[in-house]
Amino acid sequence: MHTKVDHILKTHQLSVTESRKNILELFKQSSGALAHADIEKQTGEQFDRVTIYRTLQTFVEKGIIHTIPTADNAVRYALCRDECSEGRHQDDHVHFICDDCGTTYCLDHINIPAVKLPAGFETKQTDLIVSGTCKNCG
Amino acid sequence: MHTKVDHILKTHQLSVTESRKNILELFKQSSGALAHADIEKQTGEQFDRVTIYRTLQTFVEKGIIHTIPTADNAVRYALCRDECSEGRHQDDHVHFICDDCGTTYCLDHINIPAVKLPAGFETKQTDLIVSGTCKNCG
DNA sequence: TATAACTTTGCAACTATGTTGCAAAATAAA
DNA sequence: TTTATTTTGCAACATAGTTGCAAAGTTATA
Repeated sequence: MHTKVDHILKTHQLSVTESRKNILELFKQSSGALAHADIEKQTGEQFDRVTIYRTLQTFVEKGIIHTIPTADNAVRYALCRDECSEGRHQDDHVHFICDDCGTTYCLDHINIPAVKLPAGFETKQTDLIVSGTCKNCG
Repeated sequence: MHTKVDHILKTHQLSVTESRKNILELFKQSSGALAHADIEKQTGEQFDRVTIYRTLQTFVEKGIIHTIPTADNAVRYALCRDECSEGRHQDDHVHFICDDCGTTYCLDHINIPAVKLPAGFETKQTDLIVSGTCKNCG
């Protein structure tokens, strides 16, 4: 059990701990994106709030998950594709956030066209966020 | 003085008050986007924190400003173009957020291509957020 | 596999961010 | 100018996120 997440943690040079295994497993099982509050709800009293914050930070730094910008002050996180690595995220697909239920969908099949920036600007991450009403709330 | 912002407020059926005039003027004078904290800094002790929150909410509802999703839990706001109206925002241009200084640039000249969503999804707002290093921090 | 070195966790306390109800003040309408 | 309505500021509360540090867990070493 947990061999897969164990492996992911090890390849990213992270100690294998209960909280990291559990939280990573949550992401594996979730279709969309998770906010800190979602993880706190799903893990219950099992882990300290601070541990969850730190685990998420670590995962982002190591390129395991990436953040999804939102307009409702609840940053969401989703698993990175394999191309992501430490310090540089390459998750140029579209995310849909439902204004009603807050669910975040990853629309992998749609790609974001490259954006040409003015001189002096360097791109690290590109996010296309579509918000509105999802199929369950319409 | 203030005749322009007065007019904007009136056309959106809003009472003309000191806080609304001041905050709207701030947006007029700012090239990029503003977060709540920026406004609080620039207006000093002049207005209550709560007033600023409510003013921003009102402006968003009336279609005067729109929110820009971010990954750092500091929602930013920017003036809407004329095409925006109550309840429906149409600001499909690109925003660049600098990871270092946090400055948000509106890249008006680049347009976001339309995104075709699966059946049952209704689009209300589309945001293309590019993050990285800006010309001053590179 | 036992021990040492290192990393992570949980707790406590703190800061920042955002919300709500209500009386007083300001604005708009009559 | 008076009345009706809206907005503001205050207080209190709720949520979100951070930091330092000792205890517990994990990894490396022998």
